[in-house]
Amino acid sequence: MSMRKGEATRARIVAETGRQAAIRGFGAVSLGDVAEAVGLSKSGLFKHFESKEAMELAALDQGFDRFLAFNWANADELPPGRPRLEAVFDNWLDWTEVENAAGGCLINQAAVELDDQPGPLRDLLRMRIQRWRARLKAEFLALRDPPISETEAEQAAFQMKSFILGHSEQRRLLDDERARAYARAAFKALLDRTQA
Amino acid sequence: MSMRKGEATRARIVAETGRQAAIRGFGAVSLGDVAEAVGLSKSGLFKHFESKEAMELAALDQGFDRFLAFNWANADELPPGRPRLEAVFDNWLDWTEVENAAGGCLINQAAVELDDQPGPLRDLLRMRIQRWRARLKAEFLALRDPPISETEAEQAAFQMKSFILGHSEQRRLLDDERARAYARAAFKALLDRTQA
DNA sequence: TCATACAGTGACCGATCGTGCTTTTTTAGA
DNA sequence: TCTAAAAAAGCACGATCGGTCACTGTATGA
Repeated sequence: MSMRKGEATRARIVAETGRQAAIRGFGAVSLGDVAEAVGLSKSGLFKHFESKEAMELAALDQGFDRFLAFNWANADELPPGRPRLEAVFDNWLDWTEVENAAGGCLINQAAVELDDQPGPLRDLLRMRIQRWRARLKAEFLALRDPPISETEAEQAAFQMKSFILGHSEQRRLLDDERARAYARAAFKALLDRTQA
Repeated sequence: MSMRKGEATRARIVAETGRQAAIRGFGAVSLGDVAEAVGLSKSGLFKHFESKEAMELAALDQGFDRFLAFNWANADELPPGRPRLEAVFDNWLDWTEVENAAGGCLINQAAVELDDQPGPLRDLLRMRIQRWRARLKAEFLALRDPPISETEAEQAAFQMKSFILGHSEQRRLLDDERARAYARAAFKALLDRTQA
């Protein structure tokens, strides 16, 4: 049997869990609310996940998949280095402003909430963020030939991520529409300085 | 009567609430846990706060007071502009790394958690962050004579805050000890560019 | 078509949630 | 020291928490 129905339901549960976690935080997601939102009974959820934690784990994992797909979407077709970095940065800003209009970026929410809560959720998050960071670092290394140093590339990736975080707060909490302009200006200056 | 005992207990409750909110998030703080941690019964808490929300409000407010006292501590004695900004930035990094070793910065946690949850908590947070931001902006304006433009100052304050956020993630979630070096280097470059 | 594996329900568990109400213990001013 | 007020405990409430279990309908592969 290829359990088509079950997989579809499971996907809806995962998506809804991610949605709620992005808004209220993982620690404040309740099985009852998720069940009601997807039109199931609480006990129905347990046919798809053995525990709440397994459900959250799937939500975070799938959230990261969506994040990568969204941000890297057109990047492969672009030449490495600056064009790719600019595309990814813009996608990343969109990801905060549009795609996640309700709740903000699940990953950022998780990063702040879980940074001091050991467990599988935190482990998964760290691993995936580190992989993503390595990808950015590699892209910065492609900025110059001969390439810049490892440290310089990490420094640049650090700043890139910082501007994304700053943009998120400026846009979502402070409701400042200039957030995007600030972030883009800061990133452009970073690229100019790094590429030289 | 000057209710000395009551005030002391209230202060302990507020501090403990802030501590737990920084770790688990405001939405996941429970009265039972707070009560047990300060050595009271649940109902004892209600002699000091009319509701859980009032308690959280007090915790956030006091958390911000502590944040300001810590970060601005020695800044008043320093000349305006660069010396002050550098002191504040270093204090801010310390605030993340040392003072809040367990739980991280309460304000940052609140900023990410509450950015899409309307209510008095979010209102308080926004107001206080905006005031703090205005203070930073004024300090950047003092960097040059004649001063830089309003927009440039806001842009600089945005980047300063961004590096703080980046440092927090790099240090607390990714456990990278180079976080401080990255943040300081980025901030120094920002000051050099802005001051010129 | 038919058996069966799977999706989903509803009742229920013990624990804990936030919050009242009443009573007891502490505290501090006179 | 005595007393009035403040501080805290005790208890109970309805709701909800994550989770189990026995059961039923249904979709699917043979």
